[in-house]
Amino acid sequence: MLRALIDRYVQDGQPVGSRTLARDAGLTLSPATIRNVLADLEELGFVASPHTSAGRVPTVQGYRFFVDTLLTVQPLNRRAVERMRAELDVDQSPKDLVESASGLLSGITHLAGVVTLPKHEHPLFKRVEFLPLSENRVLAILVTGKDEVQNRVLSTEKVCSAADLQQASNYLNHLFAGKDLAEVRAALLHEMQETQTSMNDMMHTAMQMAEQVLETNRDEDFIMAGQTNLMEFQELCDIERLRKLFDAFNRKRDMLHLLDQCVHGEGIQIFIGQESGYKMLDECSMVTAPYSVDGQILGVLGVIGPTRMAYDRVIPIVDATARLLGAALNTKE
Amino acid sequence: MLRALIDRYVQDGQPVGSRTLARDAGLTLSPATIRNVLADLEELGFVASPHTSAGRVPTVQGYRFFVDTLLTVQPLNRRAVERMRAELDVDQSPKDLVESASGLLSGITHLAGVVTLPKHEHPLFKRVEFLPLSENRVLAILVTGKDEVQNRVLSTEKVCSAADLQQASNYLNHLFAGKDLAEVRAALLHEMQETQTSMNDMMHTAMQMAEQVLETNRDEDFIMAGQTNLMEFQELCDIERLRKLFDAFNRKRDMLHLLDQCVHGEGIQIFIGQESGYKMLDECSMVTAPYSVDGQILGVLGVIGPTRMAYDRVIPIVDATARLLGAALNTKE
DNA sequence: GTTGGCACTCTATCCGCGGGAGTGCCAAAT
DNA sequence: ATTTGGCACTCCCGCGGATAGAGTGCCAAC
Repeated sequence: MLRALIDRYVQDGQPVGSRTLARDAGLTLSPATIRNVLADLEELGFVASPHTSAGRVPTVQGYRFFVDTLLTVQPLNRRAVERMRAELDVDQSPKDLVESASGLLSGITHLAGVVTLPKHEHPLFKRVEFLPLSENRVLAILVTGKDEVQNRVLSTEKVCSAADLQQASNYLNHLFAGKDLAEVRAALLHEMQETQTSMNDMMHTAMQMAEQVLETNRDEDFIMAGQTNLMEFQELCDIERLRKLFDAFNRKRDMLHLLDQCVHGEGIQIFIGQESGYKMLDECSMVTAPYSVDGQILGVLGVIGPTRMAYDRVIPIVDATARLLGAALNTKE
Repeated sequence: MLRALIDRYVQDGQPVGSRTLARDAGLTLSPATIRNVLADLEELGFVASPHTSAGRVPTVQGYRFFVDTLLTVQPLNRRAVERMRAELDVDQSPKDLVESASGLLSGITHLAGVVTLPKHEHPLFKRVEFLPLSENRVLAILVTGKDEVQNRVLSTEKVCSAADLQQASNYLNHLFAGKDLAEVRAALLHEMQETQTSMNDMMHTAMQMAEQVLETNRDEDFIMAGQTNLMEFQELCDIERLRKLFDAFNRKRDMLHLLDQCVHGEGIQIFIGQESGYKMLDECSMVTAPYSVDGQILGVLGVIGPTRMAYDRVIPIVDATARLLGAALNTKE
């Protein structure tokens, strides 16, 4: 019953009345009976009517109950699977993969897709190289566990020769290769304090440089796609609301914080309405899944759409995308 | 007269009639006189009335004439200048600078800001380094003229030792250091064809790798900010239009093509309405300026807003931002 | 438990009607 | 010749009232 109502409401966003429900649902019951049931559902808080003579609309609690207890996910659309394979399987950089995934999510669900960039929780230090650029500018290149590369231009206090730099990188590589990056960082900090003056200047500079590189390792980000899909839903057609929503999308910090909440819960997470605690997502829901490689969670992906979304269709899509993205990233290792 | 009408219309977006114009403008003329003038302006095609008893609204031709012949730019708001200095002056990476500039443009004008990433037309090859990662994976690092760094992981056909790679990079660096990157590319291609088999395998691989790196040097991009500002304008409150606009923003290729047109014209460029030839920018205008370092144009920046924008206020802001961005990038050289 | 009937409520929509704003034109004034 | 006031005209916008439609709740009957 609740299921039928939600199905219907998801279809066209209009409050649904007993009459349509009687016709629509497979059940052969008269509108009167349905009305009785609906009255019960209303008492339970699962549905509500916007005004006396409109149909019923599922409430947040209604969706929650629906999702928690009587949801049966639909099998994946074959075409969609093909498409996902094709887009995520090829050899792309992690960033491109994330963008593809985001595009896929929004394209297939017709909602907004969001994917965080993969972030290793315990990245391994692999090696570091220093290249002299000019007098006191040095290019530092840091390679971490999965052949991910970061580079940065450093300013050194004193002029370093190529040989100096070579020596410095050799030293660091010998000492730290394969270690956890956080450990390396800690060790460096420690050493810098301890032997502040005693060690030779070159090493000191090397330490400083390495520390600088490590510092910048904290960048996080996410990729969104298909925000404009959300404009199609008339419940969001209010410009005010729309603007708040889009502004929220641009507030990276908030979004990341929100997405972070999802990474901790295990498996598919569903935030309905303001369950997330974010007012801007009023009237919106979010379905997310973490993606991982070798059991290590690298990030989260999901979709954002109006509360009225086809959860049964969206959930398997999010799930599959997370799996495929994990798999695609795995080939990079 | 036209100026007064445009001023007024820009203020509140309502068709403006003879009465208000008489009161508002410094001119001491009766509404009747104004009506005569307005009738003339209408015949010239500079204004139009949406319907019989509404005021007049400037047409695209009206704006064009206004902008071309009787526009006097306003001096820059002092606070804005301070803010721009503060945001663009500090030591940031080019990408951060571009993001700041984009944010500034949108923040100060309350429109959408857009800035292309800087792109050297004739980048110089400075040096290349190859680091072995695993069996047949090599990290290539290309440093171009302004200490800009790109890196990429390459797959080689055969296993290369560190020494091999060192030799290869030495060879390339000796041969090409300081040359124009396009030349280097051409030379490499040529050489690869000529001596296809005669040169030793290592060099051949090196060539291939260098070529691969060069190939990927064609990435362009732009940064946008403040799109949501556009939602404030009631002439864009139509969801349909809004969606088209935002979709257009996401079509990077089209946007880049559009922005490319602006880089060729010299100085400030103003597209009013669909003058750009892009239907999606209907009802919108774009004010752009190229930014450059040492006389070399690196990119374009500008704002996008409704046709009804305060051109006299926006133009100096765009101009100043372009200058400041150029200056900020200059310190990187 | 289910059903049909009926009165009731509330909304959305259409219609008609001024009020208001603005125009165009003309004749008078400067 | 330009400017001005006056006047009739047109058109939009907002208002109230009437109406149709959808849906409910309740009750009595099956």
